[in-house]
Amino acid sequence: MNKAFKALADSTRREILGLLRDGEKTAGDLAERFDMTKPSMSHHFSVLKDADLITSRREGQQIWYALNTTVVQDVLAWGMDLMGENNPKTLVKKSGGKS
Amino acid sequence: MNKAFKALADSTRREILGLLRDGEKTAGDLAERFDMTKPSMSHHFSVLKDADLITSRREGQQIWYALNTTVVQDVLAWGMDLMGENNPKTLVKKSGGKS
DNA sequence: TTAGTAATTAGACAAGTGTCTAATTAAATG
DNA sequence: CATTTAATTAGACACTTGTCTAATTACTAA
Repeated sequence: MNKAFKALADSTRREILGLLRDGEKTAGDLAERFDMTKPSMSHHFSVLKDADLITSRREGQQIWYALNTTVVQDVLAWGMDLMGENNPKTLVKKSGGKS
Repeated sequence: MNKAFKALADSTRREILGLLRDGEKTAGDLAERFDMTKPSMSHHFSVLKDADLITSRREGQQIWYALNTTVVQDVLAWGMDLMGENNPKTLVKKSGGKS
């Protein structure tokens, strides 16, 4: 989880995840969308992968990256918990219950 | 949003938010829960405040900090979007709809 | 005013991070 | 094999970050 939060702290990496939202892409596909060298992009991929936010598979000369939503879900769960029951300011209402 | 993600990247700060989950606390209350000097804690408060993740108010000699959930909601919205419609792997199912 | 308490601000410093260029690995192709 | 293409790894470097001690501000109370 800590690695995930650290990985998400960089806007380039969040953008990469956004691009992977609608399907896997190659390292080259992703790299050409940013004003940054390929090695820099490669570094971001490795940070995302180490945080388990993406998966990768090689196909010939290319490497395909895909979003791994399981860790994103953990982050969301953490955020939901933060806004949960005990805090009166939360938007999440408990269902019914008398009085 | 970027400031929020950066703020959330540190585990001490996430813990602080967790403590504020069930109500506001003074700087001192919070500080004594961590093995860290008060100035260091003060620094974390300022980062959280700058990211709008907490609010503060002075009452006499003490400063009370409280969780501000609005930015947490933005983060959650971002995460939800990442797992949204276009990604076949998402857990979020669209309701009904023919075929 | 002086003393005491709560908290922050200032400044220093080691460790971590994001970026680059150069070199390297891995695979396809002549 | 030698070349080309896709991508990573290695190493350097400036900038940022988390922590500390020392000093300062803000408030309370005698």
